[in-house]
Amino acid sequence: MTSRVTIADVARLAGVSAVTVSKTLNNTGRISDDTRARVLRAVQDLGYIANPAARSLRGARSNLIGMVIPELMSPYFAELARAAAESAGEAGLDLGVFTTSRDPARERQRVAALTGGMADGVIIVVPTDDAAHLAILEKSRTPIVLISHFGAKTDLPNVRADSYHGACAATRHLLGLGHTRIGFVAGAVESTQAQERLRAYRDTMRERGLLDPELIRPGNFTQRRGFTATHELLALKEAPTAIFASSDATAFGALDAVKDRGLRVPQDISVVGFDDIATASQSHPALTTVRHPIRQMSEQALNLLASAFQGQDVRGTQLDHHSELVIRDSTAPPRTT
Amino acid sequence: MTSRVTIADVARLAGVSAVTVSKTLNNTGRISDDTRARVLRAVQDLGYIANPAARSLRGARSNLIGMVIPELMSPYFAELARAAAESAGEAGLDLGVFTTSRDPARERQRVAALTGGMADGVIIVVPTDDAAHLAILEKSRTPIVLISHFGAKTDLPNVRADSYHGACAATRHLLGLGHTRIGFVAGAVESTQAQERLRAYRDTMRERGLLDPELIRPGNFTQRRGFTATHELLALKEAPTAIFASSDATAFGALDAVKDRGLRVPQDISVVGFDDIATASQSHPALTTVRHPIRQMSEQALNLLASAFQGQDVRGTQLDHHSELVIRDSTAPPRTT
DNA sequence: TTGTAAGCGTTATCAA
DNA sequence: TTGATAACGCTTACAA
Repeated sequence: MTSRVTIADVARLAGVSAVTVSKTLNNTGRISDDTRARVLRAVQDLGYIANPAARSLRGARSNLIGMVIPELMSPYFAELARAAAESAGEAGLDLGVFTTSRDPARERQRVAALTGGMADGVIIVVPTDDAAHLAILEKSRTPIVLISHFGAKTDLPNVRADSYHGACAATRHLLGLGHTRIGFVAGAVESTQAQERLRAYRDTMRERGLLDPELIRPGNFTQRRGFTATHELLALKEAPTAIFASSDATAFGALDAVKDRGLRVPQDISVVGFDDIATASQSHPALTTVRHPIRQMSEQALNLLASAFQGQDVRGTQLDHHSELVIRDSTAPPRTT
Repeated sequence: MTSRVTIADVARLAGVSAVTVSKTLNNTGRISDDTRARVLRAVQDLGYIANPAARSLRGARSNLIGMVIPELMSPYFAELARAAAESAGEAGLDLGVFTTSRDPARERQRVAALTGGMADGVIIVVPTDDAAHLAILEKSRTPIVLISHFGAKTDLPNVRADSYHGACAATRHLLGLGHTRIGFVAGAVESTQAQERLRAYRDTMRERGLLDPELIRPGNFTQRRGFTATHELLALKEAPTAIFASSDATAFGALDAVKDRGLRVPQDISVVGFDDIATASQSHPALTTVRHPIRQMSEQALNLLASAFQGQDVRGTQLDHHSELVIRDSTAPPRTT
């Protein structure tokens, strides 16, 4: 509990002024080798660390990027945070991650603190869809980038990926393999992404005249529901030969259920997931799934921030990505009876 | 891109002094209702947010707890961060999470920034085991709590859980069920936790005279390795009737491998994991595993910080937890031949 | 009830 | 090459 070591302490010990210490540490201005050495030693001895608050107050960069994100337990968000931390690190920036638990008030408060001088830039993942709030954010002096904002129109730069195209591709993949009875396990009803996935499946199936409401089961993104829904589906008189699950977790549940019935994936039943979480490639068989270009999105968000730092006007930037099908080992042509 | 709104702007608009604004906002001193109303309106109109840097510099609380953690991809760390964020939220504090990617230099730098005024308290998860560095941290004016520090002796409060007891309990559980041939899939060799798990298994098996080196397979915590190692184990002439995996991911691989051989869990083969990640209860069968009291540990870390805020001396506090066996559906008595 | 003055630790500017 | 000074935005003590 020593009281804080300040630049004045260092200056005193080194026998110079505070300004000289500052210059030495920031490599600004000319400093004699001798002085530099004395200062550096004093810094060492005292374990001096510049007070970031004072620095930031003085207008200096904090080198901190704040990421405000709903939660970290879902692999999707965790991966987003990891990728952003990596991109930030490469740019010599720190990334601080703040979770909101989807509480709009908390989100507002944290964004305010971050934009209020604590951070050089802020990334908001799935921001609360509140036009009034977004209008305030647009006026922020600190650059803000949105990730996965699908709501009200805003000038804030936005990076996002849709679920529709990937889900279409997955359905077509199954169709192309020869499947005609394809079961679908939906995601949580309130999720716009889940709705898009279902819409894509519906559109694609209807296009081929293969849409059968019986094959669509409600779900909630969980593994447990994937298990039960798949059991329901496979118990049908005209059972499907493939299952498209709205999330990888749900697909894992489907995998479990298929095996539970003594069937094999993909020989007897094909399974497709959505998200491409880290464990998707590690299951047996490895899961065919749909992936959002998470790394790329994080990178672009960081790049957008970097551009803003350099004074570029990034308002109105909208970077849209498609989700992409990742074919692994859980899909194959249907068993020829 | 409006330039920053300061307390002076608010004061001007409200027709009062900056001090009055400050007092109003912080509920300190007496302010007439009329003035208060005018100030609040001005704050609203201007969208004023106090600059946290200036606040912090002035010595005020930042209400921010910093958590420095190796990474967020592993469910264990993600859960730790989530639990801490929750505990912090309940205490009216924000939690900022900073990942180090296990880079000691990065860790030092981030801790320095955090303790240097940015945060009111810092939690370091699995700190770099460097006595010199820890000695510096001990002098920090900002309270620091360690989670899962197993290295050099330090005065810093430390909350941790061992793997040994839980692993012993798991092995005994299997033994108690009647298993005598128990396979073990190890974790990454460099992990001290993995070493403890293996040691526990060894000690317990040896105690019963059932230790057989052939049953111990190297691993790396991955699902993939759990799959291959289990195949190796089950191909043995005297195959085990139970598998103890050093992580849940590895256990999932084991589950896959058992099913891959046309066997059932737990009827034919029992499987035990370690960690109790969120998906452990969602697999089929639900996984018997060993859990660290993560929530409790995060809570205690926050409490320790809170105590330190109140001036209590928490130096030397060491909170040790045992890991605990969670029995689910992946274990049963061995098939009676 | 309100305001004046001082200072938190740092750095940019300018003078020496 | 070095240092004195001012300023960043805020809050606490003290005075009015």
